[in-house]
Amino acid sequence: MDRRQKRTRESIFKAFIELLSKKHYNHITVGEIIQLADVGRATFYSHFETKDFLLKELCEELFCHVFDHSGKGNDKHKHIFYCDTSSSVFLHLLQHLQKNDNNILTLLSCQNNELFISYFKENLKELIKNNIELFDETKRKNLPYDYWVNHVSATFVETVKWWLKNDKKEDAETLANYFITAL
Amino acid sequence: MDRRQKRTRESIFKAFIELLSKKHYNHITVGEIIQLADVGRATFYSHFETKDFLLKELCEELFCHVFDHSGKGNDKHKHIFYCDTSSSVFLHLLQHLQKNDNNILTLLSCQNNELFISYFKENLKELIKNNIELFDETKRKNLPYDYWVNHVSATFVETVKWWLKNDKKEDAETLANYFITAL
DNA sequence: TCATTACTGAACATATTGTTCAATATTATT
DNA sequence: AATAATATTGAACAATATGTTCAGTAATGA
Repeated sequence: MDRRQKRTRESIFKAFIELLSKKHYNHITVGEIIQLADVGRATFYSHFETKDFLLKELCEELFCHVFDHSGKGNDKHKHIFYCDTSSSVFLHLLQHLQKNDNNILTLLSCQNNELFISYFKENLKELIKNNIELFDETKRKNLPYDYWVNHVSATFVETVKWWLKNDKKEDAETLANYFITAL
Repeated sequence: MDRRQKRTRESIFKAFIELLSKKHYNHITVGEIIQLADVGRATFYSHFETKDFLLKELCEELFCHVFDHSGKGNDKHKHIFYCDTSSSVFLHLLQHLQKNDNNILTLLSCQNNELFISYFKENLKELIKNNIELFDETKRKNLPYDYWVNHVSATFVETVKWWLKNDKKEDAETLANYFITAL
């Protein structure tokens, strides 16, 4: 990809994230984005069809980095999950969040975070489905598989949301414990 | 309240709900609302400061009716909760939802239902706090009170959302069972 | 060096928002 | 039934935002 394109794209993403952390998505205008990103209006629209598409692409980009779905077992630590299967997957994920890798935490904390939350949850569900054996089967009882997967991912998401709302006082270990206990 | 005011207000709410069931909140314009509601532009703005306020007032109106916070024990069945304390509170709530009382189900099912979900959850939390004794204390283990209340309400909300996404196949009793089992 | 591609900025039509106001219609009150 | 108060109307309005176009300029890669 052309160096210019990459620069522009990243500049727009950066500006967008900064604005999202300050105000609601609905009240952010394209004018504000291009001003902060310092790119021309025509340039913006040559990259993104609308503001909605910008949001969508941002989500895809970021969550793709955190939950890397490609080849497993890569020792370069590309996947949040496979880099250390011996310790708790979720503890590990929480530790990543705590470091605010890729600004995920910023986005999960902002107003109108619904879209990010839903992307987060969808990725989590995949993660859980692929590693269902890690969960205590007795806890599932007779609940339908689909309901159970949803319940586990929702519980994790809610644990993170609760943590964010409470000023992130607890450390990752405590949170992971709450999550496992609640299940 | 003046008959005209009431008529206008209800007409706007009705039109708004109909539009919400068809398209995303962000893409609904005031022009569309007043056209469908058949009221003048100036009239709309004399009732609601902005579209955001319309949404807010709609939420308050509807959830106020479903979770009636006023005087307890009224035999006129004003409160969703107090009308039948002998059977399960949540089963009862689910039965109300199934009847789509006050269009709550329509709103919980529509695109961009986040706001309705969050209102729903807030009201649920109050309900749970006021009736915490109904829940099996042993299940809470050592989880913080706040975390536990959030977990219970989130689990209920997720149960309803899961039900909606799965075309509402299950009956209220089955759902209530899933909810209690998952906790 | 050169052909290609991306960016610019200004202008543009179009659409939406929220306000204003005088004319009209409805209501509650007596 | 008459009246005063109030709600609605519709049209016009400025202000703002959207998304497109295009000719000129700059950066890139080969």
